[in-house]
Amino acid sequence: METCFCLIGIWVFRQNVLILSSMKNIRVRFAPSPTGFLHVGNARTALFNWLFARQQKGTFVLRIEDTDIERSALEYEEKLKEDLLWLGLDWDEGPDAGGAFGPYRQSLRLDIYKDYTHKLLDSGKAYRCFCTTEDLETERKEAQAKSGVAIYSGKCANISATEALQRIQDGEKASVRLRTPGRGALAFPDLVRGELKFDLSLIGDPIIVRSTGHPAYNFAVVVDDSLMEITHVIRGEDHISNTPRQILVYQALSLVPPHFAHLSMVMGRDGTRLSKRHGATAVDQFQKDGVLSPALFNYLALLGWAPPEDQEVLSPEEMIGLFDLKKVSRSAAIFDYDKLYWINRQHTKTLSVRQMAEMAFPHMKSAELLPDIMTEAHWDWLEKVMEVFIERVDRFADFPLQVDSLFRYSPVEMDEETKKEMEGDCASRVVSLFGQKIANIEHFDYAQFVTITQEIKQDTGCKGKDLYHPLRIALTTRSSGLDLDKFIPLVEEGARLDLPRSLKNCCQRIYEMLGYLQQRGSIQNEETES
RNA sequence: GGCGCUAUCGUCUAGGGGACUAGGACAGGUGGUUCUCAGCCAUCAGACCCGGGUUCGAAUCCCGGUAGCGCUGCCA
Repeated sequence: METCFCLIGIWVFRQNVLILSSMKNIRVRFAPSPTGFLHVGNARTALFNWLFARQQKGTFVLRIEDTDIERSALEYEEKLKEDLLWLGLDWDEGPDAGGAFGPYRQSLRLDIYKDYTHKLLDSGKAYRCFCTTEDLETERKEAQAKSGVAIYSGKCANISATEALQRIQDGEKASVRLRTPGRGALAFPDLVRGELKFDLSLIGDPIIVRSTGHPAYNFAVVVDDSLMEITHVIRGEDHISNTPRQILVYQALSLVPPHFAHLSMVMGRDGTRLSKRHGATAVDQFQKDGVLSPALFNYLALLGWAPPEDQEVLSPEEMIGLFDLKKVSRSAAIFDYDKLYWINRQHTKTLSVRQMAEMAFPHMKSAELLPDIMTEAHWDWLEKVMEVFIERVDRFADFPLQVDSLFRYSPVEMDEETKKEMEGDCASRVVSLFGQKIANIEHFDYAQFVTITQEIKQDTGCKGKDLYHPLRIALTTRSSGLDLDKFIPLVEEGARLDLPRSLKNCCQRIYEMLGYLQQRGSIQNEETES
């Protein structure tokens, strides 16, 4: 009866704490380990945390989990923060933002973990383990072969505290393990998956402090999340199996666990974990490729979450309003570059031409299509280039390749099929007539192109495809490409500009083509004389 | 191997016992935009993993199977 009452007491207490915590400010965190560039999978986790925090008017905490000194590096941390900021994810508390719950870098919290370790050791809820890595390795193999499960035998669980202390004084290395029940079940609610249940007989005593004195992940997160008053832990599905272990730590420390929400993984096209061989995976790579940050944000949010209305192209602000953690999908999502690029094009369309030009400029410059120092005339021309080519690119890094079609002009290099098209009856007449007429014009433009083509139509009787196609090829050396009303002004204006790579104007092009055709014998000599 | 998670068009997803003849978006096909390509518009095609059960009724709930993924570290 007494225990029963006591349990109810605890239950009531816990309920109160829960109610309290739900009324309190929502606090979430993104806790990356600085071991490499920000991966889109992690970025998505950060983004869902951020969306939730912003929507709930809560606090978004950035915590650096650098307890693995072997693999962590400060430069990665800087890069991580840069990438997060670029994506539009700002944090309210963090390593350099400060906050009342710092420090926010685990390597600076070692004393805190030490305190909690001693609490557990003193209360007997944790014990020292003297097994070596090799011992454990063989033990694990044996256990697995025998029963199929590899859990720690508990060999050191019964070493007395005094004996343990003595052995440490004698210079032996020891890790610290949490004493777990070893039987029963543990269940917890997951905000996206419902109740998750685990068999505790399958969970051995986990190491919470390494023999180096550094805390292990499952211990450090609990201490930090608890001290930082994190209310909702939103993280990847790969942490589901860790959660019962962590809850056991909360219980040992008499702390109330936060709410958990486990997000699905991001996969590559072949269903394996998204990696470099699937394409770009680092946030920073998308930035370099000229993907707009709101577009990547938009796409990442759509990966596992669908807005209530049909509209999919959304700004971060719109998403804050619509986001719902409970509507997040439970199944793994494949990263679809095509859809990302489509979304990117939609976002790009909302930019002004000047903004587009500024985005494209670095790519154009490094492809040596534009000078380092731009005059206003250069910018004007670039803006026109943007207007014409923006529909044809997925991202800004694609511009040089597209715009290259303006610069490249070499009749000899035309493919065979195109060359053949120039041998038609209409083709040779149309092009040589065009050559004669353009020679008399000082500043060629599209209006004159229209006049000339009308005249040629009268003179030759060639029309439609027979008229325009040869001219297109004569002007571009290609059988497909921009509308000529866009192509001609671009080329004429570009030809007057001082560019690292010169651009031939229409007249030059026609004469070069005529010369080539003569050489090939497709055209009579006298027709071109004028 | 053990444990866990997941399963709707090729992909992201809507749906949560009857409104489903399963909706949208990307990608794909076809047509239009009277030079082409791109774009745009129109249009077409395309899915409830399999097997049991519960129910008058199952994509939806339950069980089993299968597959994929995750965990199984003194990584996080």
